Amino acid sequence: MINIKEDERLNVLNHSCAHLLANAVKRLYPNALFWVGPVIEEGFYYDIDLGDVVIKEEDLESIEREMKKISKDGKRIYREELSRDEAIDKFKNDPYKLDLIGNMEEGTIISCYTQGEFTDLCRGPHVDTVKELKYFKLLKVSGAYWKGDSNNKMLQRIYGICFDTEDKLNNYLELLEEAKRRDHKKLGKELDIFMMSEYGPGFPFFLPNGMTIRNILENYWYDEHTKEGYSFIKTPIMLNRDLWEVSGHWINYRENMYTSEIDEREFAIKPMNCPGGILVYKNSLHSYKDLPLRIGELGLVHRHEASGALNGLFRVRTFTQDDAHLYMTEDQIEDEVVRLIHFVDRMYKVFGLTYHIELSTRPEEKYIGTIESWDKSEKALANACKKAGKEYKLNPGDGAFYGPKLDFHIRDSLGRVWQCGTIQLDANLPERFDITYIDKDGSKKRPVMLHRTIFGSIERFMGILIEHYAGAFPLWLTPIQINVIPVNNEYHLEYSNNLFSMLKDNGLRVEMDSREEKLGYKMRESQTKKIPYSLIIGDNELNSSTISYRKYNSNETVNIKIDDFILMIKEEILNKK
RNA sequence: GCCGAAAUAGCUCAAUUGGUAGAGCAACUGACUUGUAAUCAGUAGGUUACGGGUUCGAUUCCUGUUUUCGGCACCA
Repeated sequence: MINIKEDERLNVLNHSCAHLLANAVKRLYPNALFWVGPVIEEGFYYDIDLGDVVIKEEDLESIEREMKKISKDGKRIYREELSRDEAIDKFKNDPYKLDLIGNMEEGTIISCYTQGEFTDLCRGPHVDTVKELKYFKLLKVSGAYWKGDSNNKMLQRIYGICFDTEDKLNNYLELLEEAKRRDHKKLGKELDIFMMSEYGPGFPFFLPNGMTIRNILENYWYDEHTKEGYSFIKTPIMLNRDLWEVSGHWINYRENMYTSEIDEREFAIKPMNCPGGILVYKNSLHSYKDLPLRIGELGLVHRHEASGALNGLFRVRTFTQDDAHLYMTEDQIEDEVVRLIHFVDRMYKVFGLTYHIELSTRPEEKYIGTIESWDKSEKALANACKKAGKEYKLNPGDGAFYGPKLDFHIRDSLGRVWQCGTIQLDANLPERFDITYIDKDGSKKRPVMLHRTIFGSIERFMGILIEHYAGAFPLWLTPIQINVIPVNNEYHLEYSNNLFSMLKDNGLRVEMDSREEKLGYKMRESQTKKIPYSLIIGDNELNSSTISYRKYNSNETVNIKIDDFILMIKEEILNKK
C-alpha cells in the first residue's frame, strides 16, 4: 500500500487538498469551524465543527464538486507570516484556531495560507496554485473526538486522498476495491469459514472449513514449538478474584473482565493467560539448570471490548492467544530473544508474510522498576535485533508499564500492516507472584519473565490469512484440497469412487462431486470454492488409469498418473506451498 | 462507549409519493447423461431484525432496543 506521508510531493499535495476541502466546506456550510487537517499515510482528513449540521456520506459528492470548481478557478496560494498577537487578532472569532495558537510558544512566527477568499492557519508548505489539485477523492466521513480525547466533543472528520496523476488515483481506488473483495467477513461467509450470531456479539462461531484451517494452524504451532524446546500447558479460563488481585488485573483491567459468582465467591474469566501460567511455574521448584524455561499455551481469553470496536475476526471478545511464558536469568535475555526473532521469522515466512520490528521503550511516567533495569532490558532487546540481523524502528515511550517490548508488524499481500507477534519483558508479575529459581549457590533468585506471541491471536491471524490469500489458501491449509469430478456418473463413478478412497487413505482432504450436473456446472463451483485441485475423471482417464487435474485459477488441464499425482500433492503439502 | 449508515427468502439484491413483498442463485421434485465457470421445467421458501406509536392501511413515516458496517476512542 502507499504511504502518502513518505512522498514529499504527495505529502504537499494532500496537505493542500485538505485546505481545498475546508475551502469547499466553508462555502457550502458557512458556519463551519475547522480544527486540524493533517496528512496521514493514506491521504488526509479535516476535523470540522458544524454545530448541529451533519455531513452525510451522500454530501461528499457535492463537496467534491465544489472542490473541483475551486480548483478550476485556479487561485494562487500565498503565504503570510504573522506574529502571535497578529494571529490572535486575525482568528479572534475562531476558538479552534485560538486554541492552536495558544499552544504555540511565545515568539513563534505563525504562517497562514490563503487561496481566494479562504485563509487557514498552517505551517505549510503548499502547492503554488489550487490548479495543481486535480486527482483527488473524498473517501468517508465520520465522527472524531476533538484532540482525540473521548471526554471531548465529537467533531466531524472527512477523509480524502490526492494524487499527482489520474492513474495513481485510479490504482488506489482499485486497491480499495480489491481489499473489499478480500474482506475476511465476506470471504468467511462465502467459504463457510466462520459465522457470527446476534446472540453473541464478538463471539465468532467456527464452521467445519474454519476448524480445518484452525486445527492445521494449531498443529503447526505445536510442532514448531516442540522443536524449539517448549512444553505446553492449558490453564482454566475462570479463576477466582484473589488471583486477579495479586496479578493487578482486578484494579487495572476490571472493566474488560467478565465475572461470575460461584458458591458465593467472585470469579473472573481470564483476559490474559499469564497469572494462570505463573501458578504452573510456582507448582514446582526450578533450578538455574532448567532455564530458560519455555512454556506455551494456546490460551482462550475473553475481554469485554467496546461494542464499536468489534470487527469480524480482527477484533473479538473471545480469542485464543498463541501465548508462551519464558523464564530466564537476565544474562539469558539477549540470546533467547535472538532465538525468538529467528523463530518468528521462520513462522511468518511460511505464509509469505514480511514484517518489520518495533521496539517500544519505557513510558514517560507510570512505569515500575528502576531506570537502570529498563535501560538494561531495552538494550538487551535492541542488541538481540542487531544480533539477529534485523532492523527495528524505535517507538519511544510506548512500552507497557511493566517492561519494554518488540512488536512484529506483518505486511500482507496487499501491503497492509498488522500488529501480530510481540515479545514483552515483564518486571511486574515475577515480583507480584514472588516467583523464584534456585541458583548455583543454593539461594533463591528472581527470574526474568518474558511473554510472547507469534500469531497474536489465532482468530485475528486467520482473518489476516483469509485476506492475504484472498480466500485461496495454499494446499497445506485449505479445507478441501481436491475435488473429484466424474464426467458421467454412469461410466465414471466407480473409477472416481476408487480414486476418492485412495486419496482419502493417503490422508488428503478430498471431496467428490457426483451430482447429476454438467461438468461445466461442477467446475464452476469447484473454482468459486477455490479448491486447489479439481480432478476431471472421464473416458480418457479411465482408459489410461490416470487423472486430469486443473489447478485453481488456471485454464490448463494436466493429465498424470495417479501415483505421480499423489506424490506431487504430498510434496506440495510438505513444502507448505 | 461516541458519530454516521444499514438490517427484506439460506445467499446477493428489487419493491413509484404509505396500498398489503419480488427476482436471480441455492434447496427440493422431475426430465436431460453430460469433457473444463451456470441444461430445462416445476415446487416450496417471508410476523420485511425485535418492540411500541401515527394511519382506514406501514417494508416504507416516528420512536425504543438489538445486531452489523465505516470511522473515533480503545486494542491481540
